Amino acid sequence: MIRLDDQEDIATKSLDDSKIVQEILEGKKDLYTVIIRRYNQRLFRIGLSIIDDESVIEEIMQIAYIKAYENLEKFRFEARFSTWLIRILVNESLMYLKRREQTYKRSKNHLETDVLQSSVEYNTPLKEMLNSELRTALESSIKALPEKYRTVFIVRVIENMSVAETMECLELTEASVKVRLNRAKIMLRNKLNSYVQNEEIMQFYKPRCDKMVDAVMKRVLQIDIT
DNA sequence: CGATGCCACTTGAACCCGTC
DNA sequence: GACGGGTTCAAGTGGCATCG
Repeated sequence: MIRLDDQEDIATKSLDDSKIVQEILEGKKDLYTVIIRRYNQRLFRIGLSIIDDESVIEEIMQIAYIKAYENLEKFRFEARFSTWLIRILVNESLMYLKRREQTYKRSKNHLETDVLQSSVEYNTPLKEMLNSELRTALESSIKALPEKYRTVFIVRVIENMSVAETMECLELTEASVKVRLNRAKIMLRNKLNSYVQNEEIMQFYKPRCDKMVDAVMKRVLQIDIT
């Protein structure tokens, strides 16, 4: 299976985000596919740290990409584009959780629904890929972390973003990022100490990446931002 | 090669807030 | 009010890059 990291061609790999954004704003809409391919993996992992439903994350990723595209001219090139994009994804994810919670509260049969949902075993391509015991253990351990800690852990450790970027993306203070990360590590330490740097977890593989690119670009080509 | 500064991490203490 | 969990702050430590 081809890793996402291998999917960007050599011609665009050297282009930094702001350059790409600049060119998109000048009319080269097709270049947005580079952005999508570049950040699918990262957004997917971060989304997965907030929402436990892969199909929902894909929808939210699409919304985030489209929103980012629609507001591309508002991007000020002050922060990194990735930070800005992740911030949109996090906001959309949190809004989704809020909506879901409200729906859940309104539902008379919420208990039954909950039992039903919690008993559903995901049987996705991703799941099938995560066939080693260690990967499964790592993924489930991370998923078992409280959401606040899981998100910080994914962003800082798995995505290798700086404390400053993490603060910005998640709207936290520096101290909170540090404390949450430390606590997340404590929680994971016993089982997973030697595997926290594993890059293979929660892969957003090529077929899904292609699907995401197609879905977003279909919309993007209809939107005029120039 | 040691001094220095920066960044990140760790830890403890104090405080806040929600729950029982 | 007690308790637990979360947040904030401050101080100390370690790793690393840079400079003289």
